[in-house]
Amino acid sequence: MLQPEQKQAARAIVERLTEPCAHCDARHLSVCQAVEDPYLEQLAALVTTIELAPHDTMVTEGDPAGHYFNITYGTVKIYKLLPDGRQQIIGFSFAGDFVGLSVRENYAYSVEALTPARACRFDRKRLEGLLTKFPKIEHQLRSQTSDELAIAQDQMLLLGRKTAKERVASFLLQLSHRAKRLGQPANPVVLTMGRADIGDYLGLTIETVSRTFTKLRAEKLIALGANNTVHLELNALSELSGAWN
Amino acid sequence: MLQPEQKQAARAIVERLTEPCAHCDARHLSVCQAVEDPYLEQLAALVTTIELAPHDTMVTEGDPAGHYFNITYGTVKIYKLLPDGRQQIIGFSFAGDFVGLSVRENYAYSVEALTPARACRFDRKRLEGLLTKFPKIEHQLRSQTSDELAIAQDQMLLLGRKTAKERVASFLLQLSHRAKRLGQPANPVVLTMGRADIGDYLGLTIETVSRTFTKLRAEKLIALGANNTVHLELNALSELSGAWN
DNA sequence: CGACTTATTGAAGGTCTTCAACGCGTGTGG
DNA sequence: CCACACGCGTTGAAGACCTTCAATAAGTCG
Repeated sequence: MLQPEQKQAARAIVERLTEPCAHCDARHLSVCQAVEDPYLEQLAALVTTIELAPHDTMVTEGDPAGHYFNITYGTVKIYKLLPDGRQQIIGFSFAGDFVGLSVRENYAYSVEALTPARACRFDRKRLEGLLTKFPKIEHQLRSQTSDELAIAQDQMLLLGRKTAKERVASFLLQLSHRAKRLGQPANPVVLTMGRADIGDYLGLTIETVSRTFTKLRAEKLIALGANNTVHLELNALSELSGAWN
Repeated sequence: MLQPEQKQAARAIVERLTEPCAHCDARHLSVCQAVEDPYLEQLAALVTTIELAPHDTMVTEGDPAGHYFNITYGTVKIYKLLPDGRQQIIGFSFAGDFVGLSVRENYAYSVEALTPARACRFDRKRLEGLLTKFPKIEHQLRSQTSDELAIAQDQMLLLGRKTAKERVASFLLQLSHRAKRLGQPANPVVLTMGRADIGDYLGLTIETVSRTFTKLRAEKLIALGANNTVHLELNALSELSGAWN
């Protein structure tokens, strides 16, 4: 027979299935915060939850853009390819991040899971239909898009003008800031992506990333721990990264 | 006494001053197309026209973001600086382009005129106030922001993974496409910015840009004409640029 | 015309890349 | 249980591309 805690857990699972949004862990982080509880069911009606294993593809560049996604667990990479296979990672997305914000007819990038991951999938057409009813969502989408634009612009500065050391320092600080924003500890950060993906994000090769980590460790700006944990010397890294202060 | 054409010109000027938006050359290109004629005056009420000479600063990174701008004439550059003076140009804006789309409290970049330029300046707070009345504008702003995001992502691919030659080829094609979109000839493009700014846009130095132009000319992919005009071998450049087709 | 800015070209140098080898941890099958 | 393969990260050596430093040429404007 079920123990009380088990009963509770079972009920929670059922509720998640029937009212997924009301219990969404990522809700306060995302567009969905624009919708008040009583209207959540309208949002829930056009949501599917999807599960991804590492290397699973969520979105393929060039395909018709039929869905928006809200990552609720794990890490995914958003990337573009050149015809000869060179890859540029546009960004990593974690729980709470919205993916697929384009207004265009086709996706301009591919999205792939790096870790086991979960996401809410919104039908784009139907979500667009809700916008007149919930203008707050449109505003939320714009706000989100605008934030992403600002991040992209920072990354352009990084890719165009920073040295390898500055790039890696900036990257580690990004992870730290993101963790803090999500209410997690800012300091030991966990690398949920490999060296290859860090390289493709920073416009460097695997080897340069590795060498740069080694140098930063030698200078005691970082310490590599177990399980891809990295302890950061936040102030020194911030100085290095070219932050304005 | 005034000739008929002069009279007509004078009347046009007066109308421009009293109903700036109705006669805006850039209107069909910008957010303003979301507002129907009868409501234009509400938009016009919060607009100021500003004139800029080359090197005039329109926006300074870090300043409170009080205005949106719509370029109606000339070329401006949008850029970010590192503390030591390294510069990354985020983009060039021409007639019809909207500048300052951020949702944040402070500008994340500076904007400076490269040529004599003109712009419509919108009070941000007051424009935001109109959004509930004209939800179309909010949508238009989101759409515009989303387009800029897609452009920024393309540029990240360029900065992170393309060679100097590919970067310059991509840049020239950008200019060509933009000209076509504005209904101007796609082929001989005019460079309204200097080598230094092209370099700061492409993540290269002046010298590399110059050398790359020379190489492209030697390979007959471009021909440099008078007045900063460049004739393009569109197909060959497109091949070179890493475009997908 | 002469001073200034901007573009081009050359030579040397540096940072990052490429190619290659090695170490480490994990998982699987004999 | 161990051997071995495989993926991933690290390190070394050589090389390439772009940068830096420097000089010259071309264009602009008073």
